[in-house]
Amino acid sequence: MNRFGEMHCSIAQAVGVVAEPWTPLILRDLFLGLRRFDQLSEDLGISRNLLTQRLDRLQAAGVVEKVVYRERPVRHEYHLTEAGRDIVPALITLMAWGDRWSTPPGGPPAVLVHSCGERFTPRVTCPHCGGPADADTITVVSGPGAAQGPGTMVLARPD
Amino acid sequence: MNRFGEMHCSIAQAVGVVAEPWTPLILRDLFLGLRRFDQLSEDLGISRNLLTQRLDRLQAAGVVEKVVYRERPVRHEYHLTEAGRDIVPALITLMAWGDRWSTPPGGPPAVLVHSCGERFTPRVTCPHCGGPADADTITVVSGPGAAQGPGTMVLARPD
DNA sequence: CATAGTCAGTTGATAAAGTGAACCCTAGAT
DNA sequence: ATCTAGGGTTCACTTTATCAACTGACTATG
Repeated sequence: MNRFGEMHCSIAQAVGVVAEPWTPLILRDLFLGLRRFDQLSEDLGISRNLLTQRLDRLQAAGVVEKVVYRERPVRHEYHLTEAGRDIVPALITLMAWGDRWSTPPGGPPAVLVHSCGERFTPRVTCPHCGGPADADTITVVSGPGAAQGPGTMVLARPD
Repeated sequence: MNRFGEMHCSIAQAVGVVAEPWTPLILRDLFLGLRRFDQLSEDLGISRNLLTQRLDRLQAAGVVEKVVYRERPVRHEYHLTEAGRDIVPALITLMAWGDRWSTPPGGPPAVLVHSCGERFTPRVTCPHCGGPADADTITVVSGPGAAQGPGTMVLARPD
């Protein structure tokens, strides 16, 4: 656990796990169906020792599991756990942001299709009213676990 | 622009901008209403030179703008641009994931309230059918800008 | 009017991460 | 017996990050 993991903030918690360099791309590849060390290494161009370390961390965080697919020599596949699959919506929301604000030349490299059959762009909504949840409609208030400390949410006084 | 910014993948693009260490927390604080260098420095405990560098990068990426609030000596406030505000849904989706999978002792430090008046947890949906968008209902297909290269999306053959 | 304090950084020494290439081991294929 | 593949580890080197001190231009206080 790095220093972000110790902060009393859920964003910091999440960031501590999944926002280290390369990690989001590793999760993307696992979601896309890559399973093996060499596939990841080749696709990403990440140095191999760092890939080892990231996969270990992700496993420790419960986001990825190592599945033995052959004994002697021991060989593993890497799969997303339930927590890992649960981060996919956050990942595609980020991807949509990337598409919107820094479209690479030639259009988006990938597009999303929903099980309803349509191409789509993810939308973040409020489950009660179904309306959009964005910077204009969201307020953050301090919760039961609020505390003082580094990186702690300072709920700023309203302007 | 770092090496992620050069990859042909919208996730990598987004990651290149907002997933450097500290950056998501800086964006969180700006969204919460912090404006000034020292406030950010104090709240986060980030080293000041790194904060300077991160703010510069965010500005270069068009996510943050520096607003002069006093000449002589020149003093700035930092605000989210439209692109910056547009990343808030991704940030709170990440926060919800953090809450769900690594709840700190004492409950979540912060809770979200929607303009409809209810507390809520963000939900990522398909704008066509309104159904949930998650690892089970999303498929990724290669788009017009797909290309070969490091970090490039290898659309893996289906299992 | 002198002194202390504030704000937004910059500088520089030290510690931690990341990079790239080479190497290792086991085992099946030629 | 040799070659290739998979899945790492080791090591020398480069890049980032941290921590603390310092600067400069004001502003407020005694």
